[in-house]
Amino acid sequence: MYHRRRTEGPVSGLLLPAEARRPPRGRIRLRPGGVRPVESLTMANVLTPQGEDFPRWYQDVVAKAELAENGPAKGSQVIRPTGFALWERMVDEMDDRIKETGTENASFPLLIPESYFQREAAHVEGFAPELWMVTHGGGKELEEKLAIRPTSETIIGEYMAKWVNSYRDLPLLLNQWCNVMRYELRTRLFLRSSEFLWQEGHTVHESYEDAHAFTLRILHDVYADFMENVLALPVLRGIKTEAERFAGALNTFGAEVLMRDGKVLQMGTSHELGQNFAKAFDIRFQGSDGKQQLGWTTSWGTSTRMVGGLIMGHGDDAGLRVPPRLAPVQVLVMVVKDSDEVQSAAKKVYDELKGDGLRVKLDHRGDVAFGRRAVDAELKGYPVRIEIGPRDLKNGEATVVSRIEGTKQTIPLGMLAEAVAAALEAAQMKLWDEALEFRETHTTDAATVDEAIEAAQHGYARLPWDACGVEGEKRAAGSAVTVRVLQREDGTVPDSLDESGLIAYLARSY
RNA sequence: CGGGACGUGGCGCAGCUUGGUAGCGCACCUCGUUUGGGACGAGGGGGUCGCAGGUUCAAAUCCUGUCGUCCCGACCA
Repeated sequence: MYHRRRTEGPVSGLLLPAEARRPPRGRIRLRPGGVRPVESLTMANVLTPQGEDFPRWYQDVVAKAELAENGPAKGSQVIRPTGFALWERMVDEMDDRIKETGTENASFPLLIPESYFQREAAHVEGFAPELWMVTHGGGKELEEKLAIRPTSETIIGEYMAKWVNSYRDLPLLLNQWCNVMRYELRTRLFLRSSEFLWQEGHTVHESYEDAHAFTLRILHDVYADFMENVLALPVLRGIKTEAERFAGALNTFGAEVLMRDGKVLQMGTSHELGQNFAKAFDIRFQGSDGKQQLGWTTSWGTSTRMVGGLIMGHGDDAGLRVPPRLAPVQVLVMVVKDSDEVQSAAKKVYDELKGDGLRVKLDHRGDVAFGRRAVDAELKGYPVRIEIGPRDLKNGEATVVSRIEGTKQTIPLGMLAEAVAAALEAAQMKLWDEALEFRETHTTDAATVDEAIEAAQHGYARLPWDACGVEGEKRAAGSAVTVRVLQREDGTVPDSLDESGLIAYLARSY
């Protein structure tokens, strides 16, 4: 059962290469007083507290952690190095998983002839309001307008038709990492911007069954696996109602994640497109029986929106909390005082941990006060920080601070590697456990649409689909509550909306 | 696109009611002292007040328009 996958797996396997996973050479000895909480972790007071104003908190984090800012054109965004590093790590992890399914990367044009969109009726209708259109080139008006891709089903469909001739060419599994543009009225950094970065997969299969299975494989093995095991965010998977379905699709499946303010973010979608696009673009092949048949296509995507999900899914009043498996910087080695002795000891620790395969950053700045650097490290959410100062060195130790557990402990220099590995594992677990518990305590069973609307003010409301229906869905929408997905009673993902006894998850969403 | 709020050095704001040519905190630069939770002192640089019109001897201030941002809704990754 895919949906039962958890983070309980071999965490250290991902954090350290096998060779570095040696057994501890001795017990990690704590100093008298042992592990102590860091009182000031949330005392920095640089952010609006989440409880006071969550949207404001979000903007504060994005700005103060130097993740992104607005671009000059409405709805455009500039992703700064600290923010982009998070996205790059997502790309790395996702790309591995995508390739694991046999999918290959390719690149298709940004500009798509307007006529391509018109070939699939539902698709053109769905995307028309969001299209950016290029009307001029070289100072002249174009004979045919060119749409800036909002998604690439149409242009990729055109080429898939060209490349697929025989059942032996199938399945054709393509993916591209690119930017897309959608005209948006209301924008928010990472969550909704006119231009964003994403990954879009497009495949052709021989049969409905193959296409259907692949759509779900992406949902489970790529999207949910990444989000749960790397991002440490529990994913609600299910099928979308007709109202939430992708324009032109037979069925849409969603990967939804609950944010700390009780609203839900759609972090990934996987669509089975049936033969709709195959018809529109003439994606046809000769079967083993010698007959011409239409292909079955799928498409699926995840975007820089996931960065927003990471921020709102784990962040606290001190800033970002980045799960170690994702973290571009897993360990920050911090010089407490600028002296030759301290600098060389810190550099040594840095080299050692780096040699162990960890992603490490050295903060050797001697001209910025300690407090400022500590606050900055917390804003950026580095999971573990090692402070090295004269006092530590006198005792042959260093101070290990866990951003996520909110603790400080002194560790003998010789045992740092083990202590850091343990702290990273614990941090990954803790984020997962907290997020899972949060979801459990923010999911309420409801018997009627009214109850569900009420319960959805702070998380998910579970309601039998029979008790909701399209009418209930419409009514809930009036209160800004939508049906996120439908699941079977046992929590698995339905094959279609026709199944009976489905459970609806309602929530407010981004 | 509707409803509300707001645009003044990089950031946060005051000044606008009652027009007279711009100020505060943080950040930045220099020097010195500092560095175990947002250091201190002294000196210094930076803004045609979102933009465009209009009223006026004179506009950050009054009027009109426009662009942008934020919040709430409708539309969406």
